[in-house]
Amino acid sequence: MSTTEPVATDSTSDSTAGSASGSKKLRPERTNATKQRLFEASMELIGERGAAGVTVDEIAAAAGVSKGTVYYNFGSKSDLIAQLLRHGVDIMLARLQAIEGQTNDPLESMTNMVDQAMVFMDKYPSFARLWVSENWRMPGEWSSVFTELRAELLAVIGAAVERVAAGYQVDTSIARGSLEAAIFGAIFVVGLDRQTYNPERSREQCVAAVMTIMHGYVIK
Amino acid sequence: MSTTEPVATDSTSDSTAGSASGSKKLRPERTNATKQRLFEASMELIGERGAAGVTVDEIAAAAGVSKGTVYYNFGSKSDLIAQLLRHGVDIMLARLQAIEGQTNDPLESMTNMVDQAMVFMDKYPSFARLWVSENWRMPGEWSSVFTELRAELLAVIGAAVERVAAGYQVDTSIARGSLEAAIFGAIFVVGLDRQTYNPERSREQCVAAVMTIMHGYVIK
DNA sequence: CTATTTGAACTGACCAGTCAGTTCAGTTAG
DNA sequence: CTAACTGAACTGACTGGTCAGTTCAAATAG
Repeated sequence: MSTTEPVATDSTSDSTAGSASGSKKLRPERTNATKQRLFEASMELIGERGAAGVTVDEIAAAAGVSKGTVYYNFGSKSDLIAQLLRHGVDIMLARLQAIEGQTNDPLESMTNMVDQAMVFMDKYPSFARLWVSENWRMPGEWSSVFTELRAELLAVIGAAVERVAAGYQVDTSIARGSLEAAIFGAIFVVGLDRQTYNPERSREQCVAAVMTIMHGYVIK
Repeated sequence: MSTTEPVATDSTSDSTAGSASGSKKLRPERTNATKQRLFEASMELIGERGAAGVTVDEIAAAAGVSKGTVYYNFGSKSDLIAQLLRHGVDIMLARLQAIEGQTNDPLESMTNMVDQAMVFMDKYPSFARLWVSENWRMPGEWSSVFTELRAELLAVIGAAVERVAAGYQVDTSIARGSLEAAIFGAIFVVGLDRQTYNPERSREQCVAAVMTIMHGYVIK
């Protein structure tokens, strides 16, 4: 009965060095490390096979943790996924916002953002898959989460487009919202296609294709 | 071992209902009608809740048919979905190909195609959801199906882009493949966003936003 | 007569969520 | 210094339920 293995908790807890801990209350090292590993494991699995196609047991096993731990750290599978989405968007937002104000040229700034989005998709290949497979389900389990996160992402893109519109003469007959959606869609689909079907395509090439939208928006 | 051999619909499924013209093998009306209803029911349900989130019993009930009938007409749930994807793409392809040669102006032709894609998404709102939620899964249950269908759709878009490139001066530094993916992605995401989050957006507005890509491709 | 459909029973696998028990890094008490 | 204690973190067997796929005898349509 008591043959429970030492489990190699190992205390090799990465020190969360410098990682900007959120506004959360200070939590024990172990828990954060565990959550982190659960995020990584579930991102990978869910990105590949979809939220419904992955079991909590698999996630736990991949994270080197027991099933109970998943339910200790998250209330439910659904909760885990909601937090996973939030986690990924937070990372992406941080990267995009770091670009703002790096350059004075709005178009160059935009290019850098699209490029950064591609870099993000290289680093977290599964996030975009999770995003596109669960978004647009109505009414979906995470509708409210998506509505919120989508607004946050579009706000950043929207601000960048706004700066372009302020600095250049643009085609005012194009609706801003639809344009943002088009950019967003092009980024995700071009990125996913590169990952899945055309890994030989270079990042610059993909960025250039997406930026074609902005070149069409600006009146030359 | 099944007692009654399920009808191997094979690759050529007569998708258009109503015309009794020359089906090679004699197939009673009933079968086609049943298949049609199963397609409609499963498109609806799977589009909303995902392939894994819908049960065969539900599909059968929604189609007003028994579970046994599903397995008589299709060998498995997986098979049903594969044929469903093929069915949807066939419809979309037919609509897009009907545009080709309608106009002499390649850009106008392109606009009409994008518009037609939006009309298609209005009529079959669930198809795009199914497409984006199951595509890009590697290795997925329907990888080979997607590879094939994707190539067929991209061929049509590619031909349209080719005609633009032949009729106008275009930015040759843009890779054709990435550009096609960007167009494809913009269409799907703009369309889905309209359905799901912004139903007030007009179709023209959405088409115009997508066409911004082409305006950026053409050198003015 | 044959192809198709029905409906219900059945199997075997799979799975989300629970809970009583275990571990262990501290903390306090002697 | 060390023994007792604490409680957060973790464990994994177990439960109650679901579902894909099978089978088949009987009904129905062409």
